[in-house]
Amino acid sequence: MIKTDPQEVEQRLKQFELACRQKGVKLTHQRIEIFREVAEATDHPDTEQIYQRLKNRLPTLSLDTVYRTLWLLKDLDLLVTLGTSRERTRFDANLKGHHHQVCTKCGAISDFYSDDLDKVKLPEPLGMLVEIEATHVEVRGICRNCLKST
Amino acid sequence: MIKTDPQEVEQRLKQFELACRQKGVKLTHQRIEIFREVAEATDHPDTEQIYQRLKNRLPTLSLDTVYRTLWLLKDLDLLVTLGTSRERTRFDANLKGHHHQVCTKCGAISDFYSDDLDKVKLPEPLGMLVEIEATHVEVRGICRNCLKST
DNA sequence: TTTAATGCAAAAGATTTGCAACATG
DNA sequence: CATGTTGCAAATCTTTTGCATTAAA
Repeated sequence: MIKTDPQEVEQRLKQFELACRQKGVKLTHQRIEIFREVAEATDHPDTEQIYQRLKNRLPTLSLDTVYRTLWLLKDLDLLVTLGTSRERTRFDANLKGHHHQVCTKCGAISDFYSDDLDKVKLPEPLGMLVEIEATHVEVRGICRNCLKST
Repeated sequence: MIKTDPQEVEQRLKQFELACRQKGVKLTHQRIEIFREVAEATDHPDTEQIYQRLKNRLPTLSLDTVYRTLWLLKDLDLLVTLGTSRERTRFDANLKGHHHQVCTKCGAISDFYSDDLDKVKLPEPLGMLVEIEATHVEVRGICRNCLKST
């Protein structure tokens, strides 16, 4: 399992602690560990997976705390969610503008960056939207592993 | 509620009936009505909404048939799903390559098209993916209605 | 010490399944 | 007619909630 670069994780944790203090949200042991787990992950885990990965370290942790914490962190803009249709919601602590590549076979999701994409102008009369917050591209396809195993 | 252009709906229905016959899937009254409902909708409804909209026309319809049918149609590539994180899965019968604009306040989703976007080259070493199937852009922002009501 | 957060267990919600009755090809 | 599909009810799975206990500021 590939993990986020440790320096990057530390940075994210710093930002997280700062944000919590600023907003008067208590820095509990559980919150720190849950955030760290998401920050270290590169595979965009869902609630259950995060819970499973933490159980060794925090044996008394309960699943509902993981749920509550993840959505709290999302509300604080410290995490981003990916809706993946039939699957459960998945979480990402990467706050730099980025895009996703998704394997339609195995469901793996990985981040990527593209200056070219970021530079594209949207058609002016977009329609419904007035204030644009973010543009996110999802590229779907088959990943190396899944192609091999067919 | 804005509906899909009737001609377009008819086209989609034709294609749907053809596909069902080709794949040996029976064309039941329920399946036709469920597909029509999605084909007419422009708001990307979820299972429950589709069920509610059909109840008048089909009083004995059951929710589980709607579930079963929608996922069947998706497996037959006659519908596309949108995963929208905390919400339920939503369905779209628009099979032309298109993109989505999402209001982060009210959750409204509407289709849009962009030649410019479709022309952008992805960075060559995308990473994980080998065979690319589709590229989909999601633009998030605030819609006209929600901006007014703040 | 005050207030918010956790863990537990129970509740609520959403989705799926087994099976007899029914409709389609 | 044979087979696949539906509706119902029950089962399952996921997520949320109430509340007493515990921990953070």
